[in-house]
Amino acid sequence: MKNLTKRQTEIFNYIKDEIENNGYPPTRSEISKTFGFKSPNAAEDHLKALKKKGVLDLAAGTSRGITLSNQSSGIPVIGLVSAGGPILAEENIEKTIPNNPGILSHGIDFYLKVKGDSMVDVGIFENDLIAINKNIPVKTGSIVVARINDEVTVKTLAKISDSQVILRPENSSYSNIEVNPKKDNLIFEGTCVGLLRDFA
Amino acid sequence: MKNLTKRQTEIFNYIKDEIENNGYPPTRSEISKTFGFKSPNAAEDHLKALKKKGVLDLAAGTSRGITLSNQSSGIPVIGLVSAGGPILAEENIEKTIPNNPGILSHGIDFYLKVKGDSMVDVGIFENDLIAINKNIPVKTGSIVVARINDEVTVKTLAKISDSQVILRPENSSYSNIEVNPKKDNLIFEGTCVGLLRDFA
DNA sequence: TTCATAACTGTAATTATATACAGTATTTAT
DNA sequence: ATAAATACTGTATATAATTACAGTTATGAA
Repeated sequence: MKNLTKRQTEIFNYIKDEIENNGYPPTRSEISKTFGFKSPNAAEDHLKALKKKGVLDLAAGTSRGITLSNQSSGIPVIGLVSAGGPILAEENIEKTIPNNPGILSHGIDFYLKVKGDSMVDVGIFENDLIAINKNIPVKTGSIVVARINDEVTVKTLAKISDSQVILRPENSSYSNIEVNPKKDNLIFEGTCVGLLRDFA
Repeated sequence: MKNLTKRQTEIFNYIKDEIENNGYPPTRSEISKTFGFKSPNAAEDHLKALKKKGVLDLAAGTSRGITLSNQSSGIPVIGLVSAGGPILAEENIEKTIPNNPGILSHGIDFYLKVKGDSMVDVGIFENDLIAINKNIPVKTGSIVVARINDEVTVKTLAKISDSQVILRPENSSYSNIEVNPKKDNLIFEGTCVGLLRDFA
């Protein structure tokens, strides 16, 4: 139940922004004013639709009683990626953790739980969560999440051209990975924009 | 203007918790009900006092229009610690970053910006922000923030007894620091519970 | 074609909420 | 010693806000 219409997405994003910026959710009137509705009931209808689709909850009789549902307020943590489908597919999501705007310079689309020790020399350890942005264009020198023939890996992008991509592990006991994007199926899932480690 | 009374602190923490748990601030009535006030005006008075002391803001005529002020909603980032005074003193606070409940297993009292490379072997690099909890009792094996004769350092606590404390750097080119707490002024400022790195 | 969904206008009523004013008692600074 | 701040009770009211009901128009699916 998550296929929001264009309009519903606009409304939803507005509510999200208001909570983020003001610290509390908007009223029906405020929503209506923002979108030019002449009746608060237009906002009411939208809220009901958004509730029905499961992206938010409404506390009855409560002013500003709008809360974003877990699924929509948190950032997914990707554990092991199953071969095939998209990285953000339901079955890859280990849990979600609250969004924290302002903590990092870039937006975070998901966290990836690090496996292995191939990046220890730049301080990325096993079980660290690396914050990934899907939309920053990858560039040499960046730490990227790449998918090579359905296998997902985190490496430094050392070289990129039409015929050759070099992915460098940051651990002297590993060797560079060289890929020919014309032969192999290479997809960049995103750029690493941050790191989170929990000393439990 | 930050010396809250005991009661004011209770009220303030309740409001903070409500925002965190519900997603929106409480009303005067809800505050009153929680604390057993028989008049919503008791809550109103408290809110005015808290506003006057600068820890929150009130939007006039707005239901649930309570917002925590920057100073009280963020977690301070400590850069260089000036000798002498307390680590959380105003002059040490470089900036504050939004609170992120639920991201780490432990509470965070402040972030410390890491200087030097003495902890690289456990993946703590220069300019990383380490999340510090002041109240967890320090124990061997933990990474701690220690102050030795007014100098602040981050190390692994290797040994602790009445007569000897050993602080171990996690970098083979550094040597252990041995302190006699009876002779030297040794204070543990907190335990490292997490790490945050921003790939700007 | 007909029904459901989407995206609204318009009106109205109940209730939720902020907030002022008038007090009282206690504690804390000056 | 005295004023100011703290921590409330009690009452009252304007207005902020939710939310139901009755419509209209457009669109896409069955």
